[in-house]
Amino acid sequence: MDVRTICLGILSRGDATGYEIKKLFDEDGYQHFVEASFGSIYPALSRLTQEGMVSVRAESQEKRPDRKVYSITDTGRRAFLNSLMKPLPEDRHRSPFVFAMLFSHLLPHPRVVEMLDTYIGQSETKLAQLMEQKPQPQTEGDRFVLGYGRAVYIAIVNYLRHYRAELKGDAAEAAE
Amino acid sequence: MDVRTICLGILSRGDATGYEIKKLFDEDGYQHFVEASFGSIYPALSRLTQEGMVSVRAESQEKRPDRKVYSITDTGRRAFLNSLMKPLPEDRHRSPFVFAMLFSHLLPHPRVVEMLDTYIGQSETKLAQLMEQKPQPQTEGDRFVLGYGRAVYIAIVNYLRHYRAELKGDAAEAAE
DNA sequence: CCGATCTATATCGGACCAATATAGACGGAC
DNA sequence: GTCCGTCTATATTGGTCCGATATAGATCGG
Repeated sequence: MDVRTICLGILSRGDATGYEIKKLFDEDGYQHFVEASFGSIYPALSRLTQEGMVSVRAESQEKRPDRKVYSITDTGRRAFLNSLMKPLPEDRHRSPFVFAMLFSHLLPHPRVVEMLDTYIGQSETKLAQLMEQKPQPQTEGDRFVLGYGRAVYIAIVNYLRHYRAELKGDAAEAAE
Repeated sequence: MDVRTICLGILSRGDATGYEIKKLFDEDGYQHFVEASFGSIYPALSRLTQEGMVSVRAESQEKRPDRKVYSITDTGRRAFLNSLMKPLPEDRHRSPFVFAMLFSHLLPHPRVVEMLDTYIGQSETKLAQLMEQKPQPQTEGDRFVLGYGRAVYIAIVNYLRHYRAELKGDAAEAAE
């Protein structure tokens, strides 16, 4: 599942610029299980254009650089659906936070608390995004992914809050 | 949090070969939130050796290629702990399965069921690994990460099983 | 009116992964 | 008993991907 395929998928839901594709990952709470950087999105769109998977129209605006709006072609749509019929690559996940917590016993207590609070904040923000979503998801897929995201982030936030509360107790005991 | 830092962390818990480091990610149920490939582990270990962060001893075995056992040095240990004091990079996550499910309404029903069942199987395997763990984790960090992994995978498996059950109902209705 | 933030495209160096090559050991099938 | 698959173990390569950075006008709050 490379960035080219992901771009095709996004474009199959509607036209977009490279910038807008990136924004979908960051903001829209679209979901937090797929992302890509500009450094791979722009080259991907160029190559997809060469391959005839997408078409571009340059909307020249007054006193602004052109907006390059990409649309998926029939070829692209077929190629995308075809790639979904083949076995999917496995998830890749790297969480520096979780890894760092493996070594909490080697770190100063305030640093551990700081790491926890930072991560709790980030997770709560993502969860809030997923909760404030429009009540009626567009497609069945949207409904599934929204529910999935909520389930995962609720579990994460619950666990972290609980652990953080335990930690407070320990700190109080240690201070006595 | 690059692969070099991750290798340092692993080695701070005990000596290992490149092969063993990789195995920890795959098997040990060590945890499913950090991984790395051979293609990045071996170069990382070479460079760490050059930099004096780790040392190597080649255990030459009879009729086998040398086992290169890596040990972390004091310099490496200090550098690693120091990197944990700086702000941590954010999680990166890419789940082809979740992305593909966004388009379930465009796919044949059997394919959707197949994707779901495959992913449920994988998640159950990981959860089983996390549950059969030795009852007494080594460090506080181990305890935290084990609990975190269990919480996340329990939520995932629950949600997927529930969704899959719903789907069965739909399919039955559609067949009538 | 100044700095910050936003829209928008783009590139580069370095990091990273998947696939592949090599090679002897070991265990089970037949 | 020998063949096949799997396991230990190191290593490289091609290509993908990310983070940082550059550019530049718009817009907006203080």
